[in-house]
Amino acid sequence: MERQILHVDVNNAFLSWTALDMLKQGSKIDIREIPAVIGGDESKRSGIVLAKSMKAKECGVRTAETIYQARIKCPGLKVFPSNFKVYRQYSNQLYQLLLEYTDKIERFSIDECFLDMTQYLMNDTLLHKGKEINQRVKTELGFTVNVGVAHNKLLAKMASDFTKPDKVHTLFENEISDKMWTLPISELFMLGKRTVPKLYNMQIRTIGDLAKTDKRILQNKFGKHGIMMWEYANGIDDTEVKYVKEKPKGIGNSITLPEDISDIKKLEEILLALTEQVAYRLRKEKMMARVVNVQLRNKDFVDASHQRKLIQATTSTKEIYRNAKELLEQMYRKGTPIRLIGVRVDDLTDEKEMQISLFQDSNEEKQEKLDKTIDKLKEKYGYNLITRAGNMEVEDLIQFRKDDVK
DNA sequence: TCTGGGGTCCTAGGACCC
DNA sequence: TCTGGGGTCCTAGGACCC
Repeated sequence: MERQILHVDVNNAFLSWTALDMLKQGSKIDIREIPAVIGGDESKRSGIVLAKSMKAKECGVRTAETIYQARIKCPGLKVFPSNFKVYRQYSNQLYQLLLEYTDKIERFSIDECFLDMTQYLMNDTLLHKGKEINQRVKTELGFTVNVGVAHNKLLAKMASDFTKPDKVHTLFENEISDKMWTLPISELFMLGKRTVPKLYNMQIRTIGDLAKTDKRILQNKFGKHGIMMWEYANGIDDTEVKYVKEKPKGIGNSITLPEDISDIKKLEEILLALTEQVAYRLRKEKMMARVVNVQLRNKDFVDASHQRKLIQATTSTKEIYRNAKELLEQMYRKGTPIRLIGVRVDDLTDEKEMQISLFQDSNEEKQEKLDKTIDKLKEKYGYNLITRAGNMEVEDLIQFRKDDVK
């Protein structure tokens, strides 16, 4: 049966939501009306654009470019910090409103949802529901969304991306050639900056060019990705709206350091603080990890990572850190200036499926109890009060997600 | 010039086994 | 001297998304 799908995408989400929050706090200006961006902190070397106002967009400011570049394009640009606690609240408000239409909602990111609306069988009805959502979000929540209306997720997502803001677009199969094939390939979902130049070299410029290219040629050159891009260009996508929340497959925490660090002892301290955060989130998800991974980025922006599979899955901060520390020592070349360091755990399994190992001695059990006790204290008294790093300098450095702590 | 942080999925090569 | 092929697991790195 033909499915009926909506994609709801918040326009300039972080900027709109910060604007609303500022107005709520009594601000006299609406930053949606001026050239403004939400960006990182340049003094901490994380100065990139996360979201932009329409006025900033008109200057040519683009998401993910440096604030430095944005200022050159747009003199007088105002820069505001992000606030994920606020964003989560607005995201939840949107989700609650959408739940009035269907419970088959996939939260694709903090500002995007797919809705399976297959109960509304007529295209006209589906379009009407899309328009209603667009209007209601604006009047009831105070920000605008684009809504894409189609018969699968890919086409709905492409549709919501057409013209912005505050628009509802359809992209039904009979509209693909007019509305999608005329667009440059860079507009196609999952075609990024590495693939686009390769397609250009093959004289493939528009999504239509790609759709009409022999699938086997693409498969030979790009493998699975080639099949996928051909299918997307032809509007083919049979993936389901994943409305049941999926467990994470990995959990990571990384930081760009305010200054390059070449002292391994210092790197280890930071690694411990990062690991505590990762292990805490792992336990909160009630999961165990079997793979520990350490990532480094040097001053020249060259990334390297080392990982290790553990004999047995763990939730223990101490165990994860012991492995992370060894991985760091194994990969770090003395004297190399490090710009970014990160730790992540992968190959996660549910805690309840944990097997009681014959080798699990009472020492490990004690460690687990200690971790859980510390987690509870953190939740009660705040994250920063208790960490094993015990080093205020390092704690200042790292952005703990205090808002995750209830 | 200065380039975040959180993810997912895929590929390729080496080790190892049958 | 010349030396299979297929499968799985592990690791490092890359591409892409928001």
